[in-house]
Amino acid sequence: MRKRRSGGRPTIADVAKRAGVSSITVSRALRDPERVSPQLRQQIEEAVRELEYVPDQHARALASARTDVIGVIIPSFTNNVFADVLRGIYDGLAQTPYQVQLGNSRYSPIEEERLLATFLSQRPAALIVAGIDQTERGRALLAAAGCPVVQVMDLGDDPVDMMVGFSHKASGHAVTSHLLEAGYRRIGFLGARMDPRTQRRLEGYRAALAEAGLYDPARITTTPASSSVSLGRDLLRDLLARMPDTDAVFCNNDDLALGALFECQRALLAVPASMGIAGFNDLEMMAAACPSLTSVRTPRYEIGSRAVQMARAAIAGRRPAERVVDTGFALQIRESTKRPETVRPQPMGVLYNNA
Amino acid sequence: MRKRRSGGRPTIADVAKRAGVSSITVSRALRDPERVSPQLRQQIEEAVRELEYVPDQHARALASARTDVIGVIIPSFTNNVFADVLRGIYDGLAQTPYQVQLGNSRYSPIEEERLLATFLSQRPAALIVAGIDQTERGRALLAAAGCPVVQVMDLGDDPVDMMVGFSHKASGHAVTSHLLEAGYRRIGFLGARMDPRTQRRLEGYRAALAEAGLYDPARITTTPASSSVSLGRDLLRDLLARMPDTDAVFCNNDDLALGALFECQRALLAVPASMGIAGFNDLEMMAAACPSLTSVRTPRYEIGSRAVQMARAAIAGRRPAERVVDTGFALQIRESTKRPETVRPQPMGVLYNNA
DNA sequence: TTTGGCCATGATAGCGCTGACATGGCACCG
DNA sequence: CGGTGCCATGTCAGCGCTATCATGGCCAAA
Repeated sequence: MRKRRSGGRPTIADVAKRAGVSSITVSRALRDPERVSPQLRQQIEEAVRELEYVPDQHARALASARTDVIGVIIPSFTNNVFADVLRGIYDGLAQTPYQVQLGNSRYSPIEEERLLATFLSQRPAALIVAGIDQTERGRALLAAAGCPVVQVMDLGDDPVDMMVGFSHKASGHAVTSHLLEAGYRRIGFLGARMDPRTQRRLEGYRAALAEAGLYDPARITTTPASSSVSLGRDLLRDLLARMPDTDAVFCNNDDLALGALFECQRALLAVPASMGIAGFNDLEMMAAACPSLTSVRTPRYEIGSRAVQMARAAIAGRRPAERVVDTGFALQIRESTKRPETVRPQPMGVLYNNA
Repeated sequence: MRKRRSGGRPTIADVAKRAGVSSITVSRALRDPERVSPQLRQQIEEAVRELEYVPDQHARALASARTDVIGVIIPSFTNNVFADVLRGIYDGLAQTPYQVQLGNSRYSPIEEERLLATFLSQRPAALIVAGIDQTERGRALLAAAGCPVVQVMDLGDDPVDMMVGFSHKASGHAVTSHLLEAGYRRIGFLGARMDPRTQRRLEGYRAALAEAGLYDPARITTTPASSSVSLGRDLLRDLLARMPDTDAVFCNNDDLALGALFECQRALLAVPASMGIAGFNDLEMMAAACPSLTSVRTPRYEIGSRAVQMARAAIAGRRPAERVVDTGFALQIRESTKRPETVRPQPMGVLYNNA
């Protein structure tokens, strides 16, 4: 006979024998205690404790065709933005039987598609994916996933299933409008990697400036390279070399904004007097910088935990009424965009929704 | 009869029928192609492609008592340090059948122990854990894991199995020595969270100053709160309030160092002339800051990929001869510790090993 | 009392895959 | 030409769990 595979670990049958019941009763007592009489339940719990029984996930998955795995696909590990979303997800899943299977698409839709296929082959209980810009086949895979799907960090009117995020275009518009109100007129854009969400922020920037009649494409400085503080310095230097009269920049994320600040310090360019700087995401460092840096606070942790909440509700058969949740964003106005001549009382956290 | 669980997905039996062989042959062709004749192999591959067959992980795991899951436990998602390790791990695992199961211990040994137990119940192929400071029971679990275990990011002489990292004490000693050589004499220490690795860096700091006869415990400023840029500002402010003559600080990580720099800017304290600043980890921003910030470059990505390499070798039965790998670290000397009177030609990247 | 229905529990049969062993064909040997 | 050993392939029996249906006891309604 084949030796036991579990390496000596007790199986449900061992628990059953010890508790003097059949194994199916143990199974029920563990998954659906209501269906077992209190007395047996107690005996079983005792046996479980004594034997230190831990159910075998794989056997369970095979027998029931269900798993407790929630697949999560994000485009980057290094980007703190997603670290916060992840924290929200893991915290939302603590003390539950669910486990996270994490994939990194590296901002590549092809890679994302591959991950999707891999993950789906494991019949996850739910799937959380960053962004709404899947490939056609990726979307098809998601649509046929047979499990709840939550797209996060962006907003669109065509969710595969559910969606939690905010409008990047609206947020780009809001920051740019703020710079205009602060009195800046020759506002540049610094962008790295230029993934779809960045593109939409750029669109918002463009729209706001166009409305004001101040749009000049020459002030847009982008690179496909991935974002970093040094890159922020390089991009600002480039921009100023080409358009020396630029008086403010909207940086598509906080790393770039920090780099821009350092470049200004090096070039002895006064911030905010001669150069306004606004970032995106409002990482913790923005408030600590000197001068403190204006940014757009994005509710990353909340998006993660909200996504988990929606996914769990859907798994339980209670699909939320609102399939698309707009978390909004908040403009955090700080020193880096307070032009001396325009300093005036302003609420420090202006809340926007997808108006 | 029970309906097929796989939701219509083809099983190995379907592939076998289509290829005109038995299912065990399909199984072999997929896992161990050498053992199947080229002709059958080709037929099988064709059938797999036509049916879009994807093996069921759970069935495989149940039948073979093995999985392709590598468990990874890190103490933080938000800390970029571990993001880099993770990238190394994921990159090392790309194009392999292995999957990562990721856990966040939140710097809590208790939580780590819990995660360990959970992970082990899934019989992972290998385990990669950050640090060497497991609880007693955690160590026991690891020792009895029955799979390769790699402890990363630290060094010790008592590996559970394998180990890749560097000496935190030696690196703390190296930075402090550098500050002394640069001419600083009243050197403070800023530390947050004070996890065991931080403690060892502090030990290195203490030893270096004690050797120089300049150790003063009053210059150590720590907090159990977790690290952030703002905290760096606060800690430096505290230190200067208590010990205004402090002329340099070794910050236990780069966030704190950046915060310290901002605080100096705010207080109009010249860096490096009146205050030297050194950080730890050498995140990308350190080189971009103004002035650029001295730090200790830690080979985080390499540690991740090396750990994966060792784990895979061990899984394959080729346990590396060197169970403990010291990756070393590199002092990155930059503007923030170049005191005007002591500026002299120095190699820009001094390599240290666990001397 | 009978009957029907419900509830708690059990017996059975797989889920999709792989380990162990069996089989049959073929090359090579004396 | 029988024997030997090896190789490719197959048969069979589970891995540990749960879906499904069966069973038997109990209570309420008739």
